[in-house]
Amino acid sequence: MADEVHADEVPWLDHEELHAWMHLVALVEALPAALDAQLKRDAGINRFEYMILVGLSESPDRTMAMSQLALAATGSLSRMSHAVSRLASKGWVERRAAGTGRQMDVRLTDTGFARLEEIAPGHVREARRLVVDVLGRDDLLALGRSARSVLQTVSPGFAEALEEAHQRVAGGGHPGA
Amino acid sequence: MADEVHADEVPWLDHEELHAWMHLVALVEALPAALDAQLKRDAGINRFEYMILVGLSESPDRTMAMSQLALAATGSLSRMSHAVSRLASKGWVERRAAGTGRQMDVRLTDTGFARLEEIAPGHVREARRLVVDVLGRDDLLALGRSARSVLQTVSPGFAEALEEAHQRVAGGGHPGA
DNA sequence: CCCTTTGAGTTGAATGTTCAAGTGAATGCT
DNA sequence: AGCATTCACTTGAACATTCAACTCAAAGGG
Repeated sequence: MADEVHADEVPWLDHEELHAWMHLVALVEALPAALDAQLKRDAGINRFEYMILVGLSESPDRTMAMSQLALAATGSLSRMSHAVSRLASKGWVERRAAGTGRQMDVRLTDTGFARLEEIAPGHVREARRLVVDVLGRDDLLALGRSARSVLQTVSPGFAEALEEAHQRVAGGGHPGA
Repeated sequence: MADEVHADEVPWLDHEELHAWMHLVALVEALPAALDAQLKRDAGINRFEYMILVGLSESPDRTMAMSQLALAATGSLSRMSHAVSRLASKGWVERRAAGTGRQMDVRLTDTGFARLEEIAPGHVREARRLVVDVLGRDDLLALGRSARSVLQTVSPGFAEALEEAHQRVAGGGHPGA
């Protein structure tokens, strides 16, 4: 007992660390909001729906099973189901029963593909305007490395999925998110 | 016309930039979710409500006007109003009509203050576990600087509010996050 | 065979956020 | 004094996300 570590004593952050932390927290709050706002404004969708479209567009046949897609866009099946319903009601994707069991394939329609091609440049431009061009290449890559480290702790599954996707493409393709 | 810049041609990101970007996007998606999850689980509140409590606790008299608080926690007045209603129904804060006009003061109750003191260490611990201890001091500060740059473009008002808060405290205090 | 389990999705209610509209006090104009 | 505006906030509906419950098909076990 006596030499047990006081696990509930948490060392506070010093002044500079706190300052950095607050900026980070502000960023993770504001950046997604800004990206969502651009997509909403210009395309009427949110980031999650955009990632669904991108995921499908990169996939052979522009088709993926719900569960694969949920993995790729890292959302729950439920969230995916709701989102696909929204996109389907716009005619951008369609559901089709697939081979076995209860499995469903989602396919990006021609309309959906055409819309994505219109949408993507604006989103990349926004990514450049808000982040890439502000930081410059070196700082961006450094930021990426830090993000990767943190992500491995925060959400190992997410991090792994990202590495895999990275291995798979290696070449060009669509703007991954 | 002939020498007009093609404003709609967007240079794509190269392979490494894209990789960094995807990690950043993943981070800004996953980190807020993780912080929210910890607060929800251990305290039944979200980050925004936590920031309200922290803001009030740092303020003289543990009291702030709605609009000041909205500025400090960077949310809309509407969001603030809803959130304060939730916190008030738990008895953690109370509304009181203030001097002029329609202005309302929000005060952190003793119960609320006591709860915050219970909650804060766990949240700081989580911040350390997920970010601070993972990166180490140097990388954290670098990340903070990058976050600051980006934030200035993404949300100048937010960035400014943060600098001001930073000037004001200079000393110790509660975990501003 | 029947029964249980697992896998893959869907559905609906609860929660939080936003957006548009409303409320009421103070202030400015004339 | 009378009226319009602005400020500071509240309210309620719409929307997205989560969570728990449900559906249905296929496998496995005995």
